Amino acid sequence: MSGDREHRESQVNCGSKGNDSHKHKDKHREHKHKDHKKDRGHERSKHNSEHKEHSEKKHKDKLKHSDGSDKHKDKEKRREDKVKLSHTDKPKKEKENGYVRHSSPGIKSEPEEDNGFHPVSKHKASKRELDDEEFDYKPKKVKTEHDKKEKKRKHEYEEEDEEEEDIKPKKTKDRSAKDGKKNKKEEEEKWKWSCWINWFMNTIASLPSDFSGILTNRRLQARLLVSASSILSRRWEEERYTDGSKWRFLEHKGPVFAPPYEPMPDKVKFFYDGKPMKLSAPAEEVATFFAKMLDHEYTTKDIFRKNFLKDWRKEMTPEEKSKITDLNKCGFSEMSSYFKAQSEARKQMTKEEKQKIKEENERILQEYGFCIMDKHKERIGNFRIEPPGLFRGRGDHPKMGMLKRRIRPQDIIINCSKDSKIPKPPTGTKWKEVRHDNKVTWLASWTENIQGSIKYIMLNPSSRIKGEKDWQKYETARRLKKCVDRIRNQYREDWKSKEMRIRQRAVALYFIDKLALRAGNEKEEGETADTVGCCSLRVEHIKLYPKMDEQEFVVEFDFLGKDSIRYYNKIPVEKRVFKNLQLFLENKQPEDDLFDRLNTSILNKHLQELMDGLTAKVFRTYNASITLQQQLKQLTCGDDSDPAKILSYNRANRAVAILCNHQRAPPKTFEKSMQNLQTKIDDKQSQLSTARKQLKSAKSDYKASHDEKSQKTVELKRKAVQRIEEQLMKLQMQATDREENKQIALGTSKLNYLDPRISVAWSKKYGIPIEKIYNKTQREKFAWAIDMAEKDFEF
DNA sequence: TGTTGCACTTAGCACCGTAGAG
DNA sequence: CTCTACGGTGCTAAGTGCAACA
Repeated sequence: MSGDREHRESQVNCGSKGNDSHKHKDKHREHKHKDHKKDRGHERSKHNSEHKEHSEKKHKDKLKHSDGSDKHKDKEKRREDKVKLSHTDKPKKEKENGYVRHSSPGIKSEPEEDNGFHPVSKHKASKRELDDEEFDYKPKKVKTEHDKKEKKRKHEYEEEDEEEEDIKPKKTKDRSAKDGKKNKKEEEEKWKWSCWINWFMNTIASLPSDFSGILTNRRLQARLLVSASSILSRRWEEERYTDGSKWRFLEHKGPVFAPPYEPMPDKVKFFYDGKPMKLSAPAEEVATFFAKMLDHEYTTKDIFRKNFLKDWRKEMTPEEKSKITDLNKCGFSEMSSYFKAQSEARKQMTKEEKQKIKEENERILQEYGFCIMDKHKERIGNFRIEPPGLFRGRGDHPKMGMLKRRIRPQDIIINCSKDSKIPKPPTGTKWKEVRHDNKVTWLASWTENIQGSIKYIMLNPSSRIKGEKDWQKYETARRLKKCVDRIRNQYREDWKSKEMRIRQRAVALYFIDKLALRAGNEKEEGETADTVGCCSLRVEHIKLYPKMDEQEFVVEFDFLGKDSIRYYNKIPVEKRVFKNLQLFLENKQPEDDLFDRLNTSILNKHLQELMDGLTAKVFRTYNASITLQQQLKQLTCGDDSDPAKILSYNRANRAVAILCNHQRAPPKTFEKSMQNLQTKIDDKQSQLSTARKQLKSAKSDYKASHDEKSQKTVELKRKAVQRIEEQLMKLQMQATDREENKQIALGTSKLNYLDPRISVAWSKKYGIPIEKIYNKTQREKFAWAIDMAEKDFEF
């Protein structure tokens, strides 16, 4: 299994990308925006551009094949892919660290104007070319917003308080947990309360036995609870620190290390050049990493093999090193089959054995999987250190196959509070460092050897610290909603600017807004796969078509984005954008940057001026969430059955996933499972017709006899028909849903881009149990929203 | 003004347990 | 009761963005 999925269309072939040349941002310095010569496309359209942008769209469209028509001559890099998604336009955005502002509940403000589609103004295109001069050039307003000054980001935390403030310390009792309704503030409090009560109970339970003995008296417990709660609740209220600190108290047990290497049994041999050879333990361990991946396709890739051999040799003894020089002569097959047998054996284990393992895991989880942060027991996200192995980058990664070394205690930095119990390193070892930095949220970190980046152990998404951040993120996106029109107007103005850098910035922002592209930070060449985002797009990634089919000014995007997922899309843009793009392309080579006067920091600096806390990412969040909200409004019909409503929800979700280009490899078993489902549907259909017949005959029996028994039969049959109808419909819904979902991944947008309050409100409004749209993990992550949002919540 | 380091979010995939079909 | 498809989960790579530094 394995193997194939990676070749999903997205992959590029290793092409050369190498050309280092880029970076000549400066060289093109001279472009005067004025002369727009170029019009490569012939006809200087005299027509008014009517942009029909978004025309098609509809959550339907999605995938199609790429035709691959003209390729660039440039680097041979060609992607083989075949499939791609063509999105419709629709913007989306994302956000992220936002600082919260008021979370005022309602805020409806704009009705819905923005579904992301910009008005596509009807500006008549008037003149040809960049008619810039026509419009008066305004210095752009930039500064305008008042908001900017009022809130400095430092106050981020204080600001959130607005919401909290009304939460008065409230009455102790947990009573709040019950009686419902209360406004959101109270709801939120309830959430906190349950949290801390939890913590309290846990603490009591963990007290030394002599102490907890005293506490067995329930009355005493209750009293303690009350008085402690009044103290602590105040503290909880203060928890929004204003000095940038993230916590006051942090205690944990440190990470769990990967199990030590267990040498192969002697009977399992490694062969070199056909002859058995005993390897030293370190060399053998690395060999097993390779053996385990043998049937994965990247063990056949040259770079992978080359990197592997190089790193492997570093682990060898001098003798081994001198002997083993050619990977092709290495025989890993015995090792490989040994591992296969082992995993088979694991599957064959008895229930009891499996149960035992499960219990052991649970024990470790209980011991190491939680920490105490500011009086709350919180789940840790990844408390296990990554085991050693071979690095598998995504896409065409230059470092694939390198050895990811084993992490030892002396590589780990522990972070916790001074007054906590410091975690103990395994016997005989020491931590690299123990620090007490409450300006960060991580509990432990280490430096990874492939890219030299730092890895962290942090809390689970259900934790307060992640939840609040998430909430802030959506609040920032909601603030953007309030000023997005102004921002859009501004960047449209900027398309006419006299300065190249302003124009580039404006066009890039337009893409980010309309197409939900990622920002596109610069990456170090040769260190990672060659992928791009908006600001790092190169000339070779877009093609301009003055006219295509019925549409004018079409831009075709074809590039690899994050995780080497291909982004392919053809969209009509406004004439002015088109002309600007032509201008940006002048005198450039395919591997030159499209936006040579722009990078993410310039762009974000600009965005920051437009709205406090605004960055490129916020657009993705904003557009994703607003799209969901609109689609839900549009697709959900109150009279539908529950499965139909859920299908609508999934469709709305899907529209967002398409917007954000969240793809997945079609499940390997897709065709088959689809077929199975179809068989079921057919069966169900015939069942239904049988049931109907039976009902009919029961009815006529009843008519004839009018006895009680036959009446009952009629009822029974009627129910049966109804039940089967429902089942059938459910199956059909399922089939549709699955088909539409073939290569779209809904999870990412659901988890990261869609304000959960929209979903919660929807589920309340239509009486769909929240469990139908969020599984347990998701409900935990979104607990804040589930408590907070009512059915009238508006993003 | 560009570069680097750091912290934190976002991403797809592999694996595994289990519910439901047979 | 066994098999298998599916969803959930864990894992960890790959982004973003800020700030310190050069």
